[in-house]
Amino acid sequence: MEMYLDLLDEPFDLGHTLDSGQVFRWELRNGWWTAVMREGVVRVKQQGQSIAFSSSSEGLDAKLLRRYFRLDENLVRIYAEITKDEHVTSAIQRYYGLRLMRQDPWECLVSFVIATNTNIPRIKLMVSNLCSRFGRKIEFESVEYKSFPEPDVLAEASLESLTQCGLGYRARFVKAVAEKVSARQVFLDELSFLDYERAKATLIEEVLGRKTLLGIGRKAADCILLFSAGKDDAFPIDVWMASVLARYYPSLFEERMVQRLQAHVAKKSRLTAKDYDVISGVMRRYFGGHAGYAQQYLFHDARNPGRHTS
DNA sequence: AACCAGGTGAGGA
DNA sequence: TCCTCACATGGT
Repeated sequence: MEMYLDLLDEPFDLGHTLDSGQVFRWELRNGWWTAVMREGVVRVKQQGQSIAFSSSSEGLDAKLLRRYFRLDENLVRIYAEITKDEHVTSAIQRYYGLRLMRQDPWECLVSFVIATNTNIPRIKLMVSNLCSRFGRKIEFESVEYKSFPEPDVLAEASLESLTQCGLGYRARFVKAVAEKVSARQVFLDELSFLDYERAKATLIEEVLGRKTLLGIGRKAADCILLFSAGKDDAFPIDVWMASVLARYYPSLFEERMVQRLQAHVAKKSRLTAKDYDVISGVMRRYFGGHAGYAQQYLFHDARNPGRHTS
């Protein structure tokens, strides 16, 4: 049965949102964006200011999708807050309606553990392999889909079987975080209730003197907080961002830090943990409480060359 | 054939 | 705290 989401004049661009590198499981099939959510399958299509969708289960309803795409938040107001310069302004114009989402934290966590030192197509491939091998079968409109595997399933998977999903050296990190989460040593659903600093500390810093999650550094933690925990003030720094900052925002940094950014982009050296904190901190203060939105627009813009009109 | 890709952990100065 | 290196793999 086909149903609709009413956007009520809220800006939303489904395609840009799902294709901006924040989520890795959506596929465009016959004009419909399709994915597995919470043990069900949903397909979505945008028709102007309304969103048509249908799903395999009752629970996958409009309310859930509105929350997932964060449609009840005032994007125009967020635009007004982050419009600090011509660079974000042009990116917003180009990708108008791109939204940050509220993904499942577990899936997001695993995705960004996997996302180290690789590219987006292969992240999608590895996540897909993981689901094919360890997910539960779901049939929808005569097509078989797979759910994202639960923490305990990946915790009990052999290192060899994880490696066979093409994870490479990431296999042991995936297993490690799965063990922590399935053993309830980390509570991902609680991240939303903590402020940015505490949530980030929970993911990567020392808690009671010992490391919580192997395979989660600063960048991965920022992505997880931004894409699944609603921490809009997170500002992840990857090589793309370093490139953008060195090129368009050098005036925000000391000369030494600009050199560090350039060296990082040129692969001559890595950012230290302290560099990362300084750089991310500067950008968080510059853009404010929704800095993560600015980051996502700048990131998406940097990854899509040739679309510049000016 | 090198080189790159939404980085991170380990080891040593 | 900083620097260097290894890390698996698929695509150019």
